[in-house]
Amino acid sequence: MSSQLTAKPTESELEILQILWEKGNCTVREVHEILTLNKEAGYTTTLKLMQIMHEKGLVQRDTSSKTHIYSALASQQKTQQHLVSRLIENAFSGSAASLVMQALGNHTSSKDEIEAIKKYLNELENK
Amino acid sequence: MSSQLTAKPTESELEILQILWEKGNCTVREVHEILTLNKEAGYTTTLKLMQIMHEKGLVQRDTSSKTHIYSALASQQKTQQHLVSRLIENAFSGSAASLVMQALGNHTSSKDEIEAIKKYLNELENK
DNA sequence: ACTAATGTACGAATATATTCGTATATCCAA
DNA sequence: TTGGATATACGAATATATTCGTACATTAGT
Repeated sequence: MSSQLTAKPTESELEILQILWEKGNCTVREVHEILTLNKEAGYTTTLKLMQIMHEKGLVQRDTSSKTHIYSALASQQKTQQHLVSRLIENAFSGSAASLVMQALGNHTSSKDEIEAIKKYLNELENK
Repeated sequence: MSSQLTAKPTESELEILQILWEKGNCTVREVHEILTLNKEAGYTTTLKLMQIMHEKGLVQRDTSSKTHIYSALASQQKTQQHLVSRLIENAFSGSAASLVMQALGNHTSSKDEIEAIKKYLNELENK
């Protein structure tokens, strides 16, 4: 049982969380470098965002040395769950199935992925 | 080929779009009544939102009589597609399959729904 | 020891979304 | 025809998210 109240991350925060989920521990600089592969942003902008995320409890940080080390506190799974639920609720009138088909229809999925989903569906049915 | 530039609807706008998608033509009053089944809101708040949506081209309206009649311009399918794509990109590192499983795992889907998805997957594979 | 590079903190500007009050027009019933 | 109910328009307050400049501290190289 997590203690998290699942503060909903904003879009910018989500971009940072994704990096932290993948990398584990990061400095602001590291996160910033990755972020700016795709878009423009000043260093202090990234810094500020991460400070705010810390206030919100989305990340934690080790401040024992000058350069702080950040890592995610919001769990990837819970965050994804939360976002998917909201989308289903907000845009798909509560129908998970309809979201699923929309997702599959417009993103080319490999045969392996499709097989994995089928297998998952079978498991769902048998319980 | 639609002329729409898919202005991304905000969360509040999405709530209204859902109602318009379902009902077709609505007055502000009708939309407002439905909205306030779930949450508090003043009438002029709903009105203003719908006016803004009109400016953005998300809805159209017939102003030939005093009470205007609104209907959706943003297509349900395109909007859903857009939102799903963004979510996959933003929170699932681009993996549609991983979103799908998350969606299925946490929303009880009926056997019928699951069957529909399986059928859909088969079709996907055979082309 | 001095300077350049790099880091954090923080206030503030800007942008966007949400909410509502008030002015004004129109319609309908008594 | 007058008053109440209902409608739109619109400005403005509030909330939230995003962006960045500037001040100041720490570290590393010379």
